[in-house]
Amino acid sequence: MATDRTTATIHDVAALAGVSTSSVSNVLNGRTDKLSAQTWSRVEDAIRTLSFSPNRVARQLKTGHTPMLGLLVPSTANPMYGQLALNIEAAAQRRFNYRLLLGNTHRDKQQEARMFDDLLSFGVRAVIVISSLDDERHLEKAVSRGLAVVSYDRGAGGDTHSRVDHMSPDNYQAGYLAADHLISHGHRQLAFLLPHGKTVSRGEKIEGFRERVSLCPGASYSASVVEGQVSEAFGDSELADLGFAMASQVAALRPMPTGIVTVNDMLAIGLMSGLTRLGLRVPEDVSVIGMDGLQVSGFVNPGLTSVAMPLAEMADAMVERAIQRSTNPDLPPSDFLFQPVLIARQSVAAPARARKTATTL
Amino acid sequence: MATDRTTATIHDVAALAGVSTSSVSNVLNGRTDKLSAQTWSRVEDAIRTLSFSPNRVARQLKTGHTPMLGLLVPSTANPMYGQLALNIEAAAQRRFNYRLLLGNTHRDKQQEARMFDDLLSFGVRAVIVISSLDDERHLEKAVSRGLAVVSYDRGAGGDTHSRVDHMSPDNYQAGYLAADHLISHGHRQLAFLLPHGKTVSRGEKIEGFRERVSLCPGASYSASVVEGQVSEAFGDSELADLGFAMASQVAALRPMPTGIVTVNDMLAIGLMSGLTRLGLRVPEDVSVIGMDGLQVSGFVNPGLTSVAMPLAEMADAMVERAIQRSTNPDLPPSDFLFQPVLIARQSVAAPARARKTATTL
DNA sequence: ATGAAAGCGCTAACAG
DNA sequence: CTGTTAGCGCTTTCAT
Repeated sequence: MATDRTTATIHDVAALAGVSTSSVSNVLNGRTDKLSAQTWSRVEDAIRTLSFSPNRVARQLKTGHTPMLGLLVPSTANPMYGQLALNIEAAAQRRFNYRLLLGNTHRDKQQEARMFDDLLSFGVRAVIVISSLDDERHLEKAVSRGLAVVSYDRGAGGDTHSRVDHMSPDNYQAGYLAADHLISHGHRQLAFLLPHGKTVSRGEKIEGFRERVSLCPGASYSASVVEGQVSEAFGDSELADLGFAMASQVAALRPMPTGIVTVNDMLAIGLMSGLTRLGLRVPEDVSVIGMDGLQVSGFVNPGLTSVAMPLAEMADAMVERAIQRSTNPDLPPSDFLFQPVLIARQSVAAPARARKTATTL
Repeated sequence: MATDRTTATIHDVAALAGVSTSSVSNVLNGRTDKLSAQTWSRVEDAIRTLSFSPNRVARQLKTGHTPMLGLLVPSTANPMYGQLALNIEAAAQRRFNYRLLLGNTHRDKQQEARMFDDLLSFGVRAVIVISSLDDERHLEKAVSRGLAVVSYDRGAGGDTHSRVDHMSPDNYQAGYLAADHLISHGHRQLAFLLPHGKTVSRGEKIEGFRERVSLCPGASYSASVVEGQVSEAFGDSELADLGFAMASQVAALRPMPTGIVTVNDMLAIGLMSGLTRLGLRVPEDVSVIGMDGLQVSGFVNPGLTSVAMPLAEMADAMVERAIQRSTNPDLPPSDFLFQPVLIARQSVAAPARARKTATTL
């Protein structure tokens, strides 16, 4: 039961096996050609009896590598990023035996920069960042300092000099699909909801949404973009609260929209709750569609129709890319787009046109 | 724009400032008494102009310390652990400037053990574990190897030899509160729902639940404990699915319970959804109460009544304890219990007794 | 007040 | 095939 503070080192193993430390090192690194089968197993035995495990810190100091991947998300309290973190951790672990260093940034550029500093000082060389802030200069700076950066949730935005990899769901397509779903259910008064502060991904979603609406002939269409006014008060951890609060903003719109797209599921979930509180029924009075495809969205009432992002695939691709690039910084930067898929549930139905205008007057 | 692969070292700083490396080191470590104000500022200047940042790996190799905290959760896809991770990361960062190494264990002892190995090999000396597995021997082993272990979600269980700290919401109290809430609303047929596989915390919750029920006089009470039968298929990432699936198990119970307590919120959310699908109304036909106090629970329909755990406080306490103990392993192990609080929402109402038995026959 | 020197545990030439 | 050796970048006695 005594705490044995001292762990065995490569020297202990070498001594016990009666070989030099380099031979032990060679065993550790699987260089089968450098040892006779004899010595090899002697070393292995010694390793086992001492239950020796190499000190990664020492190894890292020497090699400059460490099997660790940074992950920066706005907030793990948003289930979207919780799921993402799970998938990324699994991919890193399973495929590369990498561990995850996690940071919550709240989309704050300062925090992101601080985290980059720390990652670098820990010797971490690969990081996946979900920020989608307009300005990616701090990412480029991190690249200059030796980090392999994979940016999630935004395209490169035509920046051909970028040395960060971009992997993202096709946000434009997501916006398009959402609008399309509503329109094909007969909705003509649409709205798009987002928190205060436009990120790149939000902009892309809005574009797709608008594009689909603009394809509709006639002046009977309306499509408003509603930005949360309560700015500071709500961050990525309180999106549902924000959605709830925004219900009254929505209800005050004229013409009152019959179909609403939100930039993400938590916002939609909060919105539905707020709408219900206001006496509006979903989907009878107003249809709602979210984006993310959260697990929990299938279990709220009514089930939330949502544009789902292919999480597992993306996680795999991002991890692979980040780690590859950290090994080989000269890879040409990539710009991948993954296709989202609409999951239809109960929160969208055909609008009840006549009644709507009648009652709201 | 060139990638400057080489970062400044303490030698570069020393050279530029015209001092020895030890002086630079002394500046880095704030030993103001060891330098003249003169030299001090010369060194500081050099540090600034080289934008030098000390290599933590080298430092760690020397000192054996690294500002990193391990966190092992069942799955960050469960918002409970997403929120926990957020709070823990914030506390570690804010109060100690520590970073977080995250691992998802799926309550698998092998995974936990592997993670301990890795933490140790990375030189991490403090870890917070949410596992609440019956058997904590692997935790004690980790302690022996030099890890400061804080276990979440279970008491020490009377093990006086334990050298791991235990911090937990008062699960017994949580179970008690939940049953009490139902009973005081007039419910007499109660059930407690949990996934397959009893963890310590689940057992504690059940005990509290049972205790409160046993306080009721008369034979008119029934209290069943329903364990998910679908075992393997559902993990901590799919609790809502499990709850959904368990709705039929619940509906088949005779007498059919009018009030149901679930071991956590995601299970309750799934259950309510499944119940609704079965044509049962919550809370008119059956009341549901969860445990966790997730943010999203306030936004499902009906709002989920839940026993909330004091996340932020606990996160603070756990981080503090873990880091303190990693510095001073001889601290007597603690066993803290935090008090949960019931948040009443719409998922609990008085039972409609007569109707119930009539219709289900 | 400042510097020289010895390592922390490992890897990787380079010799033998 | 196997051993010797020189560091990786930092901290820390111990002299000066």
